Amino acid sequence: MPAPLEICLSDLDCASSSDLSGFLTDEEDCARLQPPASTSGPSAPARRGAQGMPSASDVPGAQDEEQERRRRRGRARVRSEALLHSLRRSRRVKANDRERNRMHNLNAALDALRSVLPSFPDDTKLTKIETLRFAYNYIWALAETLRLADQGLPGGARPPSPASDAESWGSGAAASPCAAAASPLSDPSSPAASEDFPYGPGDPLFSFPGLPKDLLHTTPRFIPYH
DNA sequence: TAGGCCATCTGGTCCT
DNA sequence: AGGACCAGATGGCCTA
Repeated sequence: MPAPLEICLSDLDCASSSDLSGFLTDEEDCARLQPPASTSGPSAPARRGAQGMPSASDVPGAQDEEQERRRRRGRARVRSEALLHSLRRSRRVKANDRERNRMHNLNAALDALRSVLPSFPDDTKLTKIETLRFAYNYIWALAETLRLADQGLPGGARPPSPASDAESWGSGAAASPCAAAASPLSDPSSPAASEDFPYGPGDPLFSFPGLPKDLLHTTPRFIPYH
């Protein structure tokens, strides 16, 4: 999705310091440089010339030099401000670019995570937060499965496989992937479910394929909503 | 139309 | 100084 600002931002970005001369000689900028009441400029000496030789009393050279100095200072100020603005602009644009890239990488990592999680029949794409919660719960389930297998309890031999078990996962959780993702994790001391978090171990959403039934009676920890 | 989700921009802060 | 990270703001898109 192209950002509306992108065009003008990249235009500004193109205004490198080397381009500033054109930027600064813009008629508007030059106009701003002129003192409001001033009639100075290239035509001023010509007019004086038409009036004849200046007298010593009106110090014409000094006034002109002062005006010229002021003009130069004004131009220099505008030039440095524009340079500063351009530098800031170009750094901002670069930073935006990096940030965009960073978020794309983050999204790619999330996609990779989604790809190893059991998916649902309707190909519902988990949201970011769902993906993270689901992954958390999934890891918990796998770990519990291994733990029970180590204890020689029945049903602990086959951890759920993301690809092959997608259907059976879906059968329990398709109604609400979000709910499944939001389901509880292990903290033996914590309550199975809270008012905020209704998905307890007895909930069908909590039944992982291959997960020992014993696990359904453990007391999981919930990932809190914020 | 309201609410959720998302992408992007932005300025601040911390780190190298 | 420049890059990474973060959180807030904003606007677009989609769905109930």
